[in-house]
Amino acid sequence: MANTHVKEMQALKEHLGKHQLKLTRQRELILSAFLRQEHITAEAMYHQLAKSDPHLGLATIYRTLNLFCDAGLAQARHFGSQTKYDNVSHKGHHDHLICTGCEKIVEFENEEIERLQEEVATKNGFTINTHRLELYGLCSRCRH
Amino acid sequence: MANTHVKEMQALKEHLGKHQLKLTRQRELILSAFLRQEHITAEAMYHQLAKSDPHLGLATIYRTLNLFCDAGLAQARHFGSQTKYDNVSHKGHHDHLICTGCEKIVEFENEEIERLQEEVATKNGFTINTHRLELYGLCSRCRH
DNA sequence: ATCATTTTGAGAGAGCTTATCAATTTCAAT
DNA sequence: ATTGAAATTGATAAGCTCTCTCAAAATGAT
Repeated sequence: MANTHVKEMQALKEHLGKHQLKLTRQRELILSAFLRQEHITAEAMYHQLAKSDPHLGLATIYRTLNLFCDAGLAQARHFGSQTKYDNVSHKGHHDHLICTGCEKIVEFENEEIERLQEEVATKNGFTINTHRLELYGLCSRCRH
Repeated sequence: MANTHVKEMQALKEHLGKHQLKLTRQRELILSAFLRQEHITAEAMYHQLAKSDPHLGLATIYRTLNLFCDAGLAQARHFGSQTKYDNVSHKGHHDHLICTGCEKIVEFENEEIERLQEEVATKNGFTINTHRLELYGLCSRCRH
């Protein structure tokens, strides 16, 4: 953990405090590992963390990642049949370009698109809370 | 079926021909019902079609809707844990505004957004095949 | 240190979708 | 029209991802 993810740790503690939840060894461990990722599945974290803690349960990973979502540190995203958890704490919102050839994921942000989305929403009487934009195609390497 | 969905029927037959697949009573029935929907789940079609054909299997619905996706008549979209199949044949591509209050779905199109998406993709060396844009929020009725 | 409360781990269970396979249907070739 | 190889169907089992259950363990306010 060291002193790298202090801010996120602080945000987590704040959330825990507000909801009568406790800070556990597992939650610290999972947070620390999660913050090193861009987006990851619970299953992937399970295998990854099995090295440092072979007895960490899969259910705990799921519970904890969902907790991070509640705390605003993570954001769940459904990709096909799986859920990926995005690290959203220090990077802010971003959308995805997904290569259907090699599964590579590129993140991007575009203010103009965001603005137009607001416009569409307003025109239809909606107030947007979140959105999701995914572009599927082939990256330069897979296109030939 | 009558003469309403002739074009889609034609498109389906073309796909079947190209892939050594056969036209069955079930496929005709499911296509006809599907084209009357905007977006629907396999489960919902199953119950809806049980009236006209009580022995139609759920697996057949899934298989057939996936077939429609291959044929370009439908498009699958994952909403939480469920998959909804969109009728995309005669309406062209469209995106969605989704009310998290009442589950209402409003379709929209925005050329400018599409254009910007292409721009982002090109900038990253991608060629887009499809995309998906979903805006989540509250509709005017649910907001108060 | 105590103890009420929360959390964990392991496995059972739930929800959605796909695989299996014998019986049936389709359709191209007689 | 009949035949027969190949595809499709229906019923159900199986698979996958995720959540629930609950006894045992850990947390943290006192």
